[in-house]
Amino acid sequence: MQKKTECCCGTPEQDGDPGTELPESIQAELDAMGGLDALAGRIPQKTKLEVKSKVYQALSDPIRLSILYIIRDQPLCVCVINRFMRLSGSKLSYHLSILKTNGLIEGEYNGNWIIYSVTERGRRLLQCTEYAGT
Amino acid sequence: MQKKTECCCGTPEQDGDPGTELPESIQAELDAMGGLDALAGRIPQKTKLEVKSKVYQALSDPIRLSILYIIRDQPLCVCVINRFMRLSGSKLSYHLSILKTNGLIEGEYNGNWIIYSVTERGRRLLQCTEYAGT
DNA sequence: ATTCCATTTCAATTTTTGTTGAATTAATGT
DNA sequence: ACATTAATTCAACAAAAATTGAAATGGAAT
Repeated sequence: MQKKTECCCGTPEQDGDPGTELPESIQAELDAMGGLDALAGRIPQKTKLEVKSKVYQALSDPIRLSILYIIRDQPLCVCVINRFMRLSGSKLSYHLSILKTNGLIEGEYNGNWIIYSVTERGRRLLQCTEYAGT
Repeated sequence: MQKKTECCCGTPEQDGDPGTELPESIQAELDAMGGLDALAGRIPQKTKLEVKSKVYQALSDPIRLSILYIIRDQPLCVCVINRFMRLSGSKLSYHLSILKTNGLIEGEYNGNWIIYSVTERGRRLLQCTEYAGT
């Protein structure tokens, strides 16, 4: 019987055979950088990935991005922010809390109001946003 | 009767009164940059915001971030990617499609396989990711 | 044409996020 | 203490995203 055709990268869990089907250019590059095992080294550790993904999650909403843009250059209290956003209080609060728990903004009581400002991290990330544009 | 206390920034939809309660430092900055109306100018237009938020949405998942890291330095076919990810085919496909439709990766048939690579945009955004770290 | 394998697509389900309105906490002034 | 305004929290509901397994598609070899 013929050698059974396998996935392009073989089925090592069964027989360790790396397979023969990988396109040469890919195979060459893969070998050059250390084979499959080396791939693992490129991925940040699990907990870091989770933090990163949560930060992106925080940025993944037009309302939250708008808030960041609005208070990017100077801190504002919630009610001024909402002059623009025109949201229900609880809704605005919900989005502010997501930005806050992800370290993109911080709030501080000043008299009766809470003044929110963009953190250093938030500012840097917002700048990256240009690459994500249209 | 006394003048009723209003939101720190007044209730312009009723009477145009800007209010008197805004902390001075905030008020001064707000005036300096053109008042409330100028805030609108800081926010990118709606459609751009939506694109941006979708891109961030695409980055907001550990699985998708892992995929990007794995193929960042050289293109790989789906089955090699999945040597690492260990996902069901449909699940991997789902995540690849999100990365693809948001312009972060692109795939090309090569023989029997599809080779995915990170786009220029994807590469730039992945770099920004450092700011989103631990 | 048929078969084989890699990959995607689809529909049903589960999980996660976002929204709403009422109730609560916080700070200030009387 | 009480009243007032600012802002948050909570629980119920709605909407969007992720997961699953089965079925379909695409390309290459027989």
